[in-house]
Amino acid sequence: MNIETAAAQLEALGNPTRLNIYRTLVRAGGSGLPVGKLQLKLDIAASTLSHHIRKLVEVNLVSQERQATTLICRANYASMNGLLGYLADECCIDETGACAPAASEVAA
Amino acid sequence: MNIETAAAQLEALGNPTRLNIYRTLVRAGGSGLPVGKLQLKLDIAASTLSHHIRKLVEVNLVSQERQATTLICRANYASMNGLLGYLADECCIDETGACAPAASEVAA
DNA sequence: TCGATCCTTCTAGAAAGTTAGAATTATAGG
DNA sequence: CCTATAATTCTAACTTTCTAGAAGGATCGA
Repeated sequence: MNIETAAAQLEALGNPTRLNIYRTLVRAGGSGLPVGKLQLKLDIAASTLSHHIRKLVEVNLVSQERQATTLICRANYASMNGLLGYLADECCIDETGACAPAASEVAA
Repeated sequence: MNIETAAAQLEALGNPTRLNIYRTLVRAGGSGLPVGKLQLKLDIAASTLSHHIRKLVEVNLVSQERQATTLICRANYASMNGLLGYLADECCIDETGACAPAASEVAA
């Protein structure tokens, strides 16, 4: 994980609509959700949703699998863990102990 | 922590320059860094730096303290921890265990 | 092959972000 | 009060993002 990748993933999550998409996918669990179901849940235009999903896919936070005519979207937990690890390691080093849990978690 | 706050903080960090600013402040430790030192380290225009710092201050990821003519900037570890906690709780719930460490960490 | 469903891509306009030079404010020292 | 230092705000140009209607591509059943 380098700083450019981390920034790109943070930027992808740094939009309320996309963060909501991602959170909805996480709550959907391992089976994921088709794009159409996401559209119904979030009530946004199909083209808008498609663009947002593409951004999340581009930074590897979401993966897609085609099943016939529907496209299943799933949250990529490994990528999120990588991002959380980067932030804990690179951006939360605190000798006062305020960030100790996260930092020690990775070191342990 | 609500989704709007989380998105705003993620957006603030989702720019390579700002993420670099934040990381530099983290590495500077509890004593922080004056804006001028940040400018020398990062080699960007003063006005540009000021705008980026303001964004980080607005979302409470960075705090500032005036000492005579210099403004000391410090990373706000508590805010970063709050953000990491939100992501672990709301966006990394994985029954397969891939995200279990982060989720259990907060619950414990 | 035709039609239906599902989703993406095209296109375009409005809105917001990024950058930095110039001017301005804030603070302190002489 | 004047000057110097430190940083912000103003301004403007450029780029990017966001949104969504319209058109197009992919897949499958009949």
